Amino acid sequence: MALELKPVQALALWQNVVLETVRREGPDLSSRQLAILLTVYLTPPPHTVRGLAGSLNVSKPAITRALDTLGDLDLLKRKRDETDRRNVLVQRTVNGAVYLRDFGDLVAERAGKLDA
Amino acid sequence: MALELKPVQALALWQNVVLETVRREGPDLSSRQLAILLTVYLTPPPHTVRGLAGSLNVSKPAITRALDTLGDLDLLKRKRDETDRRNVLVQRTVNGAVYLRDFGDLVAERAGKLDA
DNA sequence: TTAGACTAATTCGGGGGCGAAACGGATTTA
DNA sequence: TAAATCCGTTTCGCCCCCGAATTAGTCTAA
Repeated sequence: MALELKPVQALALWQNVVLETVRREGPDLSSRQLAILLTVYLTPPPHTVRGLAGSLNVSKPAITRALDTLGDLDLLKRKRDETDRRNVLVQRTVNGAVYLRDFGDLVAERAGKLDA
Repeated sequence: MALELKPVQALALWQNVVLETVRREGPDLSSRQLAILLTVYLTPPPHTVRGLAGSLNVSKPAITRALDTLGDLDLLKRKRDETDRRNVLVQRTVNGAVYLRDFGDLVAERAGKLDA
């Protein structure tokens, strides 16, 4: 089953969702923060700072800062890798899972209401 | 024709697109800036600062600053309303139309490649 | 055991966004 | 015409993010 989504529908969907998330008062994540969050939840572990920096094509300090923010929001957490204590493993939280589930529901709902 | 998009597909699509836009070196728009851009291009004019502030539920200075940035990027332009010179009309640019067309194409392309 | 390699975090100077409040110009109302 | 209202912009102090360079901790190989 291929998913048919025309460019004009794609833009309308994006506008619906972005507008809704901007209107709501909430975390207000940057693109990078959202990219990290989605990657950690949708890609098989382990996730390290270096690995995320590479796959997002940004510097390591940028990842560290994003993890600070996402950690404060309780959307993600750090765990020291005990087998190699140089590494930090980025892990999911209950709060983060809820956040993304709600976000997925929002997108799906808006997609269903698009003019087709 | 209803558009069927399950929450898990929605998240995968979002990750694909956000990851791609983060990786690319480019404008790097914030959520608000993107919301303004999409609203101006997808919603019938006129668009004023006050109107945008209301529909995005943010302050007027935030709109002014976003218009400064989007104007520097040549994605949007301002025009004084000659019938009521207090108003500023926000208008499209060729560059902005190209930017959004490419973005729509990207989303549509990634949607077509989703596991379904 | 020790030198080198590798990890994440921190420091640094700089840039930009944030909302509340104040501002100047344009328009409407009294 | 004068006062009040409306509009977008600017100012202000604050906070967050940026990448390059450095630091501290950990592991590995000679």
